[in-house]
Amino acid sequence: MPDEKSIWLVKQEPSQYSWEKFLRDGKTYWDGVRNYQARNNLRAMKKGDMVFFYHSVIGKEIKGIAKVTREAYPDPTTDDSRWVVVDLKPLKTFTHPVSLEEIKVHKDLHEIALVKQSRLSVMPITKKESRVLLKMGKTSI
DNA sequence: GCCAACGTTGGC
DNA sequence: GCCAACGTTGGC
Repeated sequence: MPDEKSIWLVKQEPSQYSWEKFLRDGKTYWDGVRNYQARNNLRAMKKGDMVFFYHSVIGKEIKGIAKVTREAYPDPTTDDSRWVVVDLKPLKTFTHPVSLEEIKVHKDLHEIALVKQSRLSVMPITKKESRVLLKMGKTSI
């Protein structure tokens, strides 16, 4: 199946690693995930998958979209073999960052994992949700 | 294997 | 700064 692309959302506090820094870096490896469910989602990412980038705590908004450039490999920041990272590169900055507030009131986003599972840092996004988010972000890919 | 205690995340 | 939600740990 060549066209089995999945869509994801990752969360990060901008004080830890911001979208702006990500843009300056041009690429990054997504480290620091220490939760099994999030880790399993990282492992399921395929090269070329789209990844929404959300700023938690400060801003609380989706800043843009990234793309998976390398699939899961062992986290270089730890010796613990349980944890993995993926490589991401920025794809598009949202023309209009989409706030958590906007997401919560949108009728097609009531089931989004971002709201339902607020503590999960890596989560799948449905096709429908991604279409809505891109529209809200006034961005096309 | 259960569950209380504790730690962490993240919205408010 | 508070606290709800949830994950982890450790005693039994």
